[in-house]
Amino acid sequence: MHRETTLEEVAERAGVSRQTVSNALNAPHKLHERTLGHVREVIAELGYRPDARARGLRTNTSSLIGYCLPSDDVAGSVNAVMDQYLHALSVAIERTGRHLLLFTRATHGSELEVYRELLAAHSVDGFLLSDIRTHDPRPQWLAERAVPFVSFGRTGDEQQRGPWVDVDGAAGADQAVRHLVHGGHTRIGFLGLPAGNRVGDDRARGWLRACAAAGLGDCERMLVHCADEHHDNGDSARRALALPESPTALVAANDALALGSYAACAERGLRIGEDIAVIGFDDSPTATKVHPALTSLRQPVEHIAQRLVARLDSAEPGGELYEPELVVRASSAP
Amino acid sequence: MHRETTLEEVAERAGVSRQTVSNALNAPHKLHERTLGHVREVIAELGYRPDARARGLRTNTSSLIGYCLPSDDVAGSVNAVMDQYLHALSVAIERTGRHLLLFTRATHGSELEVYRELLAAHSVDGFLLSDIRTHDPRPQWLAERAVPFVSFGRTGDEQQRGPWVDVDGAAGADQAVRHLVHGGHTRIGFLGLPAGNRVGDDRARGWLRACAAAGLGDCERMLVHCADEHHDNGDSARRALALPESPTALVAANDALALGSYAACAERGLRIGEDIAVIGFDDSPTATKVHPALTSLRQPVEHIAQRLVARLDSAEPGGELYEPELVVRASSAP
DNA sequence: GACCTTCATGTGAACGTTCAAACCGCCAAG
DNA sequence: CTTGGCGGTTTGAACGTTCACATGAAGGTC
Repeated sequence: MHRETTLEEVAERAGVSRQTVSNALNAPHKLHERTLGHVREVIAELGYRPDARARGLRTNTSSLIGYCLPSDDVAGSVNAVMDQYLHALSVAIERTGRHLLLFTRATHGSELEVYRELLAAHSVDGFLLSDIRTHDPRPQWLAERAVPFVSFGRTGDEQQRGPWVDVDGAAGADQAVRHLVHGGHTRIGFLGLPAGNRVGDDRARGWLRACAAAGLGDCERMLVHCADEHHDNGDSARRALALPESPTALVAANDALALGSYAACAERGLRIGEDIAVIGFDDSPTATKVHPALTSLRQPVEHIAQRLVARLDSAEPGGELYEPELVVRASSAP
Repeated sequence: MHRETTLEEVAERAGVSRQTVSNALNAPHKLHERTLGHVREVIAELGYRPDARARGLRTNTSSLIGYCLPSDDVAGSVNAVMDQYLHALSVAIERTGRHLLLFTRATHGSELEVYRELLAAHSVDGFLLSDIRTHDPRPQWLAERAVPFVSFGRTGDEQQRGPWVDVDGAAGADQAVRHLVHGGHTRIGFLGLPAGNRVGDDRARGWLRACAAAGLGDCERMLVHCADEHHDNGDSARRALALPESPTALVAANDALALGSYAACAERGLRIGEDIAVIGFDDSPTATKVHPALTSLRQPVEHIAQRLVARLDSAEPGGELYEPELVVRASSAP
């Protein structure tokens, strides 16, 4: 790795002082137009970029935002579209001249210890929290230390600390139910995540609310919680289909559970999109690949990423909630 | 963001000099056991961590490795299992005391410009390249500048610059074919990526080789290239099934194409796992969720991540090739 | 006892940048 | 002719660390 150009060298070459070059970069209005133009030329000519470490040391910043990758076994609202989400996030952060620094959950010790270490080392300026759990301690902990951060998701606490952005899962499920009711369905089941999961509970709430609003009677019996989200493979759908008042439509808390119902339906000889309707959640890439294509609720991933970054910088507490969009495909046909 | 502890403060508190504390961290053998123990106590007590920027400035490092996120529309061998891969990579890098810095492809200008800027700013120590394309210019460019890097994938060039690790796609497809031949199949089609795609071509090559080795005659006619990987939705499978010598088994260049064949088969009244066998590639999370579950080739993601980091640091050119593992499920039953 | 060696610790400088303050020339006001 | 102010530029110091070297004590050899 060979030596790189420094600010001093640029200054010498341009026949000005260090500080003038520094100002050309950070406070161009302070320079005479003539000088500015000349300095910029030299900068371009030498391909100069200020050393991020030196600048960070002096200004006490790092231009890095920490992002904790979810372990494979954790399931949040983003997992299915993680790559899209991460890409959108990275683009949004780069627009502000910063980058994402990835890290993972510690395998031992406190979850917060990693956050502490990154802050103590000044490796990051702040954090972007995802996969927020019920009563997640991180927002509180960070807010107490006045660390800039923003949460994607809600803790469910009355007064959530710090800014947040979330997808209105209830509104999404509500949309799905209304679509089904419009299609003539009256027995609509719900495949939920294990109780206590904020995302799952939120979506279930919307389903229940919409069913009640549509006057579908006692729907609560049609709620099935999966035992293990990752190894369900249709088990919850099987239980739902075996209910006394067999549902003619299923809304699932995510696409994986919805796909599970494909197997369960096949076993009972039910044709999806004809004998029974299925609607998923998250609009994962597979939704279009399966047969019949899966109707699902698409999260406005890019917009959320933009809003997250905006709120990270504004730092005002409080949140924003965005509705997912129902993407109708063949699986919800009848 | 409040003031953090500095090395100087630790030194004062421990009653030693700066350098002694520095040595306690970087060269513990230089200290008397008694002193070392004491200094470490104070460090733990104050929760001290050396400032990453100051250290980096002095040692001319950043402890950051750049990783370019693939745009959603690019399809490499990892896309389907991107989250697993990224997590494994991050864990492996963290074991060496570094972190991943994410960035994205520039929307304008040269692809390499972003790499240049990150290097000029000393934002990263090196790069981890993924989604290597045929004749990808990056290995060459980085090697010329003596920048540490490692590639996940091959450029296909005779003498690929720098270290690399890859999955032996040909061997994987070979395994799939042998499995099918063992099951009695003689007409085995291949759903390929657009010609020119290294990953796709590699996998197709293995399929062809294995068919020839099994004496299945003129197989080449049973190769179908999809036009657009992301919007294929069964088109290539439809073409394959419409071939004069209709295949009794399909091997796909990735799981998405394999899933497409589910729709195509259903349209023809073919039951997968009974009338026709299907094998995918990458073992994406959906493989277990669809019905029937998809037989697929699993990449040794974690091992690859470990080897990538190891070769990044050893910097010896040349490569390592790992075989994927055939995970047999219901779709390849007959 | 003079000298060299070894080991443990301390001191000044440097990495490349930005901050705070000083400087300089110029013009307007008194 | 002095004074004050202002836009534009330069200078010294500082951010927190590690490097290279200096120092000093203890021990061994002649």
